[in-house]
Amino acid sequence: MELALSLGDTPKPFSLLEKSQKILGKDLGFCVGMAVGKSDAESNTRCKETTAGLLFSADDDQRRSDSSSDPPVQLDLLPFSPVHRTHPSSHKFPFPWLTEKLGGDGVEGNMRRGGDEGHDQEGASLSSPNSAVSSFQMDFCHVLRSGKRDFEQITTAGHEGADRGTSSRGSDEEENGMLARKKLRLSKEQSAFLEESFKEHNTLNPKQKLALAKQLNLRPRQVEVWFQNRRARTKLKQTEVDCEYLKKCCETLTEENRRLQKELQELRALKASQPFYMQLPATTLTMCPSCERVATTTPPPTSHSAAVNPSKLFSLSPPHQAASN
DNA sequence: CCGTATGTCCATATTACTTCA
DNA sequence: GATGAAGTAATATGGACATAC
Repeated sequence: MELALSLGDTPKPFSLLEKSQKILGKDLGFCVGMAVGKSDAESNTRCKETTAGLLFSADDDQRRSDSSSDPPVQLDLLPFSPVHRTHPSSHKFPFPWLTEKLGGDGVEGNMRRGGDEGHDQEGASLSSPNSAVSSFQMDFCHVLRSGKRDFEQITTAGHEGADRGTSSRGSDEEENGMLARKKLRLSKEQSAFLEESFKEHNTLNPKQKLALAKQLNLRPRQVEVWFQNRRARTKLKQTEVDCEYLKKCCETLTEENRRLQKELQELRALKASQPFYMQLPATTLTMCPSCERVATTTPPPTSHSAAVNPSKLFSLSPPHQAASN
């Protein structure tokens, strides 16, 4: 199975970020379209890069375009609700983090960050009743509950070297000296933006990762983890869809098998009940050696059965033509 | 050229936490 | 309010690949 997202074949670094300005000012609703191909793991578009952070290789681009040619079974994963606009500034910036001049306004989510960008977001107002409140208030309460450990998380997290930032393995704890994992909730807008970018590229190269992290005011590691989890979720959902499809196929075939068995029984009963039919020459099954399909053949008819010969109805020559319909 | 060490990214499984019914 | 299920961010692990030596 293959996830054939419409990624486009342009290897430009990250067009979404360029598009982000176009997105601004709209109420966005979108979904992720997905296509089912043939295999899954090996077909994942992998972003080959050097340590310098190159873009997609030609091979990857080829695979991307190939994947999109598979006959798709569409799976809309995200009928996304419009971005809330409760905050005044959100009329201008549905994705408030897109502006560099946050000034504690219109920023929600990831208050635990800060540090490297120098944004003091403690006083941020909330742009979404659900996302913002849950994201910030929840964290703040959590800080109150958990004390210093999480407070350090809020105030010091976010430092990840640009070069080291691409690493997958546990830099945060080492860098921040934290013991417990921290669970944060991305805001709706952040998730929406990540979804949009996932629609364009379901994998990230380091440049894209860093750019996206900067745009969303997240750590590159968070963006990377989000994409990994997103791919896993996509695959899981697609597996469920495939499972359903196979289940239906199985049911159809079972029903077909049942019908054919019944038909066979009826034919046998008919054959047993009609003496005339019994006088007919036996119909034999032959296997076409080339196409390995079964067809019936009949010996030359006898004189008394020449008038009506039902077996002729099933006799075809050459045999492999019989199976063509 | 071959083998080894290192670094990076990915898939996958799992854990920990949040949200909601 | 307690609780379990579902969703998801984060972590751990191992494999594949590229590069340097």
